[in-house]
Amino acid sequence: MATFKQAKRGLNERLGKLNELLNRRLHAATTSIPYEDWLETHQPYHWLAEFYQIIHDNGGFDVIIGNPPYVTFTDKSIPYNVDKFETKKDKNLFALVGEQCTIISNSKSSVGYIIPLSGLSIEGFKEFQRIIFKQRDSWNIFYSGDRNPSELFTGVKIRAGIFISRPQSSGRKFVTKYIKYYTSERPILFNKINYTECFDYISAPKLDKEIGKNVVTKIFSFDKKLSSEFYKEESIYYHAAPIYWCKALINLKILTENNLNIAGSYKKIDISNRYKNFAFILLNSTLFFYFWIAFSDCYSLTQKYFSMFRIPNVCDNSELKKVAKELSNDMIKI
DNA sequence: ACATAGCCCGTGGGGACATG
DNA sequence: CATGTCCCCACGGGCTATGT
Repeated sequence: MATFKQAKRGLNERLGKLNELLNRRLHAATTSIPYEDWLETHQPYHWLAEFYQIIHDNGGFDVIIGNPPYVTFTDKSIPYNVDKFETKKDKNLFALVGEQCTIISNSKSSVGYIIPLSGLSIEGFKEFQRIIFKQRDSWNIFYSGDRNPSELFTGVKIRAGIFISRPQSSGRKFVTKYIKYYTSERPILFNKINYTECFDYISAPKLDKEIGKNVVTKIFSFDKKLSSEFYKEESIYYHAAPIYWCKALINLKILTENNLNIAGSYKKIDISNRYKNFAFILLNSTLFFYFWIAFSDCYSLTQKYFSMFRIPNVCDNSELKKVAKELSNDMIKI
């Protein structure tokens, strides 16, 4: 045992010397700032030295399973230099970890990360998406972690995505829909997964069936953006944090009259005369909710989705007026 | 304008304990 | 043993406030 300890100490000393040598070389080759300062700001870590057999002889780790830290940072708040990372723009530690994992893995690696849903869906993490989606020929994503009706793990009220990639190169990429579940369903949750082939590798949309892709393709086939009808003629209000469905109101009277202190969650949009009824019905529809869930972080309904959603040319006919009126009346009943 | 390993609160089940 | 009370905490549901 004593000899083992001795050998370990000797090994650590040699590794320390090697790291020191590598630090000196890296410092001399890359910067003119004082060595000690550079050490403090860059905190270099030599994967090649620490895991020589794995990185050098075998080209990287065979398996990487990650639950990386979800911590946002700013240029000021991060105590070391991360300039080398393309995902620096995404401003979250999990993105940096994901990028580093692509460097220390190889084509035969299996990788799996659990990360915030936003990391796989929204534009703010597009560098991260570009890197992990493109690095691999094949992968699948399980979208989950909704807070409502319950959480993936107790105490973790976060929407998450589980990204898994195995070495078999089928060239196929799969996603699930956004899966909601009750606590009691946890034991059987993974049996409920239904994967479908992904059709867009930036913001891998959460669609579970072929028909979902057809619906989205049809929406994108129209030229006109919904937001192109946002004129100061009329206005409607939409709920900016949908949970089970999207909500829109002609006015907020119904809320304030019933002392519902949620009027603050509604945002006003200006809409053209011609599209007021159409937009009111659309923003209350399962279609719009389905579309928003597919592309969003499943939390905030923002302007972006009004620009993404394409609409046909419609006339504000009596049929639309009638349906809008009925819908409005039904809401008052509740 | 947008995103937040959030923030807050009511509810209900069940365990610990006291009383009948 | 049966019943009642209190309390804790997991759970579900809703949106505030803050920094970038």
